[in-house]
Amino acid sequence: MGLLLKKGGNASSNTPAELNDSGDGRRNNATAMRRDYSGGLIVVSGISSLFGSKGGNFRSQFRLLCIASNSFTTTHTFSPLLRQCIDERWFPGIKTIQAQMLKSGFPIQLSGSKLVDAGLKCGEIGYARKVFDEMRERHIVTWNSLIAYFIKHRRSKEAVEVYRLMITSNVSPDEYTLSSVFKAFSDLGLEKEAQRSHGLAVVLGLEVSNVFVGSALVDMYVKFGKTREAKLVLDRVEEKDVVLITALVVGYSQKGEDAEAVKAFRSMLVEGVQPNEYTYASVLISCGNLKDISYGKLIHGLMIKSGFDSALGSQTSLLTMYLRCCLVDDSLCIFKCIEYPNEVTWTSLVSGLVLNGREEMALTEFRKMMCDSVKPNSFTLSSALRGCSNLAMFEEGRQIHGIVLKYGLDRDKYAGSGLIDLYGKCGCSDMARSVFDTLSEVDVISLNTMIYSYAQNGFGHEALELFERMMNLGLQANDVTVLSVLLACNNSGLVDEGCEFFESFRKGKVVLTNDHYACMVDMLGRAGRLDEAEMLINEVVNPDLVLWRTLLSACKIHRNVEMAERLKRKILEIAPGDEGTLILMSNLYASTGKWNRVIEMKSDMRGMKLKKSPAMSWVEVDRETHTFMAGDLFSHPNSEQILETLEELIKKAKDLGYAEDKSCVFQDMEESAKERSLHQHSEKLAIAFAVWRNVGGSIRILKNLRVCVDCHSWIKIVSRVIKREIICRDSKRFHHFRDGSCSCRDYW
DNA sequence: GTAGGGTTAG
Repeated sequence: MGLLLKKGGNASSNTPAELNDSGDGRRNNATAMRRDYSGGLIVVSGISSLFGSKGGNFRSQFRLLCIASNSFTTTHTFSPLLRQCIDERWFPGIKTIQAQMLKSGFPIQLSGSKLVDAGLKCGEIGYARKVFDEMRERHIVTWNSLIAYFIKHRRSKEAVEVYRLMITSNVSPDEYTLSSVFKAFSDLGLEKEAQRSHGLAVVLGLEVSNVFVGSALVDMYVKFGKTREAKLVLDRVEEKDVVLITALVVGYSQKGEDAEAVKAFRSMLVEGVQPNEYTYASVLISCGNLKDISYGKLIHGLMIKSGFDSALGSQTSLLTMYLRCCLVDDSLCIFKCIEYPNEVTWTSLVSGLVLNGREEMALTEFRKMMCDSVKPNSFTLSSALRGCSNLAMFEEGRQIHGIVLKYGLDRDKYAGSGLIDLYGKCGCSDMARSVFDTLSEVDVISLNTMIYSYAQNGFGHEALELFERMMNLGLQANDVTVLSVLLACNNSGLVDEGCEFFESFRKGKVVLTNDHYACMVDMLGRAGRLDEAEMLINEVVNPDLVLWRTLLSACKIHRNVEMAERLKRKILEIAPGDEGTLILMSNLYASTGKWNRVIEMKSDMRGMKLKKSPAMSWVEVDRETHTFMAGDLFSHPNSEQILETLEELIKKAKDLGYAEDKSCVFQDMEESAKERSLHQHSEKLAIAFAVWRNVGGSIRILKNLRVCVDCHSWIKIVSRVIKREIICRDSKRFHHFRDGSCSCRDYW
């Protein structure tokens, strides 16, 4: 095309600067123009023949036309040119035409609609808006196009502004306007204004007659959380289609009304509307939530039959469904069949595996994803982090923290909460706090996570301070907040404060569950206020096993055999042969020296084929997790070194005043055997291993049961012997052992 | 000429 211009010689001085665009015309030539349009064609073909060009692309023709700009005399001349420029998304050409129009004295209104359309299609919103504002009168399509552009680009505020301008300009919205503007209302939470516009849709009869308007309304009410309203709208729409019904299925599914989602899906089949991949994607999630694997499989079948099983979105939902139904193997089968999993698919896999307690596998898959160069998002990272925090994999978690930083997601609330959770569950409240302090947005969830981290680590005052901040920010506490606050009081021995909070929570908006009561029962029980704790349970409408068992374990702590036996009868009525209860009773009898009763309990348990789950501890060394079981002295390849180190540690501890606490042995045996059994507790083995391997920094132990009194006092002294912090996460809370004392202040 | 629905999370 440059050649042609050169041929034109001095004519290039007539060419506006914009024409120096080097973009290629994608299609079209003079012939096509001749066929399509009538106005400019004479001029174009005239010039073509003048230069003897055989076709050539549109842009070169256009340049020639501009050279002969005196031919721009009527709107007919440039109208087809403009259309061509729009088709080609060629913005410089559009601006040239506008300039020519102005030069020829045409008012902009004449082609305003087209120019706005052109600006929007070329993504030149500033230009489009300027032309729009200069127009005295606008066609409804122009209004709609501008609104639609803003919606499409998630600029809801501007969309609503234009819509309001439309109303104040006395232009009546039509089905196109309404079907897009509702999305902006839900996005901005403008419920009142949305209702007014809904009213307008009703008056115009569009709610019933136009399925686009109906779907937009359904979607909007769903996003406002008003599924009931959404359903009412749907019922009124005359001709229901797949999008309309899917919008409702999605709505129910996202609001956790899973049974309703499945019901809406069924109604779709009954009405003979064919579901598509969007529908399947949502209804499968609800099946997963309901753990309704039979209906899930039925839908899987339907998908295969209708060929929608190959779309990535629906495959991801299938994967999620199988994982939520705990069918790990089936889900792995699905995953294997997916050719190009995207980050959502991978995230679904990682989070689902964590959900099923398959953390190791989850992290392996996460690493595979990284090897495949699929970029993780904040969802992926928070799932992987949860895997680490479940197993207290500190080093692994720190590696993922590195990835979080690499992708600049450290200020993101999802990834951030994952990190807070990780550090909290690894006993590093200060690291959790520094992550929390860098978050760009503090919300209820990140606050809850931080409060919970403090709570489980026994930093009650810090937790309560944050709770106060939450209140000052005007954020609404939820059930997790309440639990975290109560736990904070519980783990820090702040019993009076805990009771006060509980009273105020009772009057608050959050519906208290058995978990909240269990926390209070534990708090009162451990403080020895057993009667108060029992009274509290009696206030609960449906007291469950956990509540009674919590009180029973308080009886064990305070060796209240009489109350314990009464509770035991009560519990065994609700749950005959409850394992936890029998173990607690057996331990209580043991600690009070009632060995005959212990033997009775043990034979009861044997009769019911119940076995105590073994005490286990884990410790991570060089990113490898080592498992230790109480009494198992030989499985570990380094048993010899471990026992040697352990012996040394026990000796040094004894020098500093450690003595075995034999009340922790729940078996009737010789005194020396009791001592031996204490020495073989899993946390002692794990610590000895970590000491032998000379772990740098703090030693972190994870334990499946509660730390016993003997181990607790031993670890305290060992922390002084080795001059190292030992952090132990047991089944209930954290213990930070440092220089001879523990963060729990011996209250746990 | 302009319009409506999804899958991963603490």
